[in-house]
Amino acid sequence: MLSQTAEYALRAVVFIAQQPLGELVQVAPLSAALGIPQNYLAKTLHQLARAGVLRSTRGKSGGFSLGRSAVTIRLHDVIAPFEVIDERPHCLLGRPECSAKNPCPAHERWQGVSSQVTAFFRTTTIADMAAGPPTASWARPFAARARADVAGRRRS
Amino acid sequence: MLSQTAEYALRAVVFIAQQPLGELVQVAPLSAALGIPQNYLAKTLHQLARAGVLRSTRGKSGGFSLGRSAVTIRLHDVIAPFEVIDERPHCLLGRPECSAKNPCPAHERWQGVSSQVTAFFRTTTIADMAAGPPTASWARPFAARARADVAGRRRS
DNA sequence: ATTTAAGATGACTTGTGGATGATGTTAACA
DNA sequence: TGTTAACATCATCCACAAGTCATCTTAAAT
Repeated sequence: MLSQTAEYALRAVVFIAQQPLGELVQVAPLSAALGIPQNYLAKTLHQLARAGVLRSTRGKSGGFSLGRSAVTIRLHDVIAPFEVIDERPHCLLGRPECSAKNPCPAHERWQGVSSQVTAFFRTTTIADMAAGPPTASWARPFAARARADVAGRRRS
Repeated sequence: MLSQTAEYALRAVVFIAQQPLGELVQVAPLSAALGIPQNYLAKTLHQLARAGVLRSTRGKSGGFSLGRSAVTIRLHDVIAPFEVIDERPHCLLGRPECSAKNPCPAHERWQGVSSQVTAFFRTTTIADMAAGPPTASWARPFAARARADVAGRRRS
């Protein structure tokens, strides 16, 4: 479903988001913690930094941190630098002219399924993935979940 | 979403299913009609034959035909020879221990989306894809569609 | 039987994602 | 200001999907 690199990116960003705010995460421990080849991970993180998802600090005691608030980073943003995402999912039968007007037999069903996948990556945020132990709240729509999460954090 | 080869396979099988029943389809015209490299397509069709999806006839005036009725060939059957399909979609965060009991934060939502994709490939058949212009019937569940297809065939 | 047209098959090429190792560049700090 | 520990970058390697080419095998047709 996702390329190896994109999955690395996702795991790394979630890990970074779980650290205390403002704390820098270095490649070596991150590589060890997640079991990802160090040099390869370094490149991947660099690409995420260029995409604005992460912020890199060079030099001694450098490292990586989130480039912006976790609630504003969608999974799509993390994945996009590493694979082509076709917003309009292309026809299963490879017909370029396949559209709502001139659909192939499976057009509607496939578009339905396929758009749910892209919607998942567009609406789920790193904050969602970095949250504590999951609850039944995952079944609720996104907006309701965000409100509940804030309330829950206040309570604790 | 699908590998190039799997998409070739899908398009080829649908094309063959659309030919008059029992008619043999040869690689050269098929390759020309679908814009797929001939020798590569030949190998792909051969693999489908070994999988029982197609039946190959060698020698002069040979060719390919469906290996069984189009209603019994699921998209999954056509795709499976060419890519690993993980029935249990693996955790987005790569946690091997991620399950319903010990889920990662996005487990439920991701599993929901992801299982819809696999369900699509498991329940959609070549008969569905080879059908004429689509109707509202695409919204109906699989079992109902299958019964309707049989009835329609009897009628014609 | 021979010819011929079809699929079967194996060797090879090419492009790319994933991965490794070595080296350059930056900035903290003694 | 030199050392050091971090990120940045480059060259290379490997495996595999995709595609090409040539040859073998089969079976219909003459």
